[in-house]
Amino acid sequence: MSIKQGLLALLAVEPMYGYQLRQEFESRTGGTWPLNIGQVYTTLRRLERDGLVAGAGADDEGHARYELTGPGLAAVDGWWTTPVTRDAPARDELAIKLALAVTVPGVDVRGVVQRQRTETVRALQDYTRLKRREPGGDERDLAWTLVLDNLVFAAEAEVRWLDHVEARLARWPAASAPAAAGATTSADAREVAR
Amino acid sequence: MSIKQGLLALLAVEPMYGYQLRQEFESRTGGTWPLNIGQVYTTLRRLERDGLVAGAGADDEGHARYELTGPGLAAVDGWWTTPVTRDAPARDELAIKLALAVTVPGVDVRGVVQRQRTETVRALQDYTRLKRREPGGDERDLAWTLVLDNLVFAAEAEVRWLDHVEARLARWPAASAPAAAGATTSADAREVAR
DNA sequence: AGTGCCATGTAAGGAGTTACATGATTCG
DNA sequence: CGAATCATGTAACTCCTTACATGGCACT
Repeated sequence: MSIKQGLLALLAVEPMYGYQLRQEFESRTGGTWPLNIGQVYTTLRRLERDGLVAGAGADDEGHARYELTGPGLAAVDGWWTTPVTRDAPARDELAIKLALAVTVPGVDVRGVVQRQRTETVRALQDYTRLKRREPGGDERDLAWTLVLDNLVFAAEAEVRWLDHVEARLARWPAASAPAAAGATTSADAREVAR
Repeated sequence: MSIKQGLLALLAVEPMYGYQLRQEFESRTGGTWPLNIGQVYTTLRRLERDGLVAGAGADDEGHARYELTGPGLAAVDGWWTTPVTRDAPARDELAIKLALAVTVPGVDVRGVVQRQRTETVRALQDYTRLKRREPGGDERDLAWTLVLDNLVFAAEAEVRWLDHVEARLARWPAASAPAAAGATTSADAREVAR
């Protein structure tokens, strides 16, 4: 979904060809989300089929450019004016994992939380290390900085949540039992479940 | 990916049939991520093909149950002991959208940020309203509370980031110009880009 | 001459969605 | 009797990924 909208937004600047679209997308997002070139072409074809985009002949070097149609332009404007809605929250593997870990008997939830915390803190350190690279002054550097900040904010929130989960588990009455049984594997879990 | 792992984790408790797997998954995650029943069956078939799961005959009511195989059990244990890695960050539509908004000329970035902030705060209020429903004392309620907390933490981080973006834009030299031109549509953007 | 980037694709498959078909059972 | 839920699927489609094929062009 976001790719489709992203390509449309780029085509609103000027007509472009497939390879160029990938370059522009990656450049403007700091290479954070590498974009598969095959997908660019298939997405363009779908957009063309749906009437949001049309072939605009070849440029000087013979590249097959695409341009926005009227409806395509309207779609871009609609994207800018409509907020991203989280009504059906994206499936977050970590949240699902912990919800299941808590409800499946015999899982070492504390261990899961602690290992995850270590990993997330490590990712956070990578991000802050990247942020030390002092940016230049153009829009692309601003965009890349903002994307990085977004990742930092999200990772910080994840760490805070993990700490919150751990505090919550500490106050949980049933949580004291499983460690005594040494049940850390699913094989043990099935025993415990009986 | 998370669905596959989720089904395996549930089957580690005891053998189940398709419909039951969906019920258990949704119950344990508080219905936050509705699970399509068709996908359950196709996923089960893939898991069976890959040797992680095997048919376990019918139960008393004739339901076709599945059980974990040895490799399937190992996969579940591996899931619990390996943290979720964010090395290739998930494509976040909002982050992509703002990165492009900043680099595409003529977009009313401030407006995008403000409308998004309003929407995210609204979602946050929905969550806190849901949290008032005092939970019971079993693991399912704990899990559902934790999932909800996760959404709250993520939404709060999003709001903080949006404020951060706005502050950043205020200090941005080139940001003062576009409002004067009244360029809020992509049609205008293409004019400005020339 | 070979390596690497530019450029345009196709193929195969995983993951997920919506929609439909079919039959049993249960509840008002 | 009709509607809802239980239960097992299939079909069609989007989105996305990895991998492969093909050809030009530039650089060493």
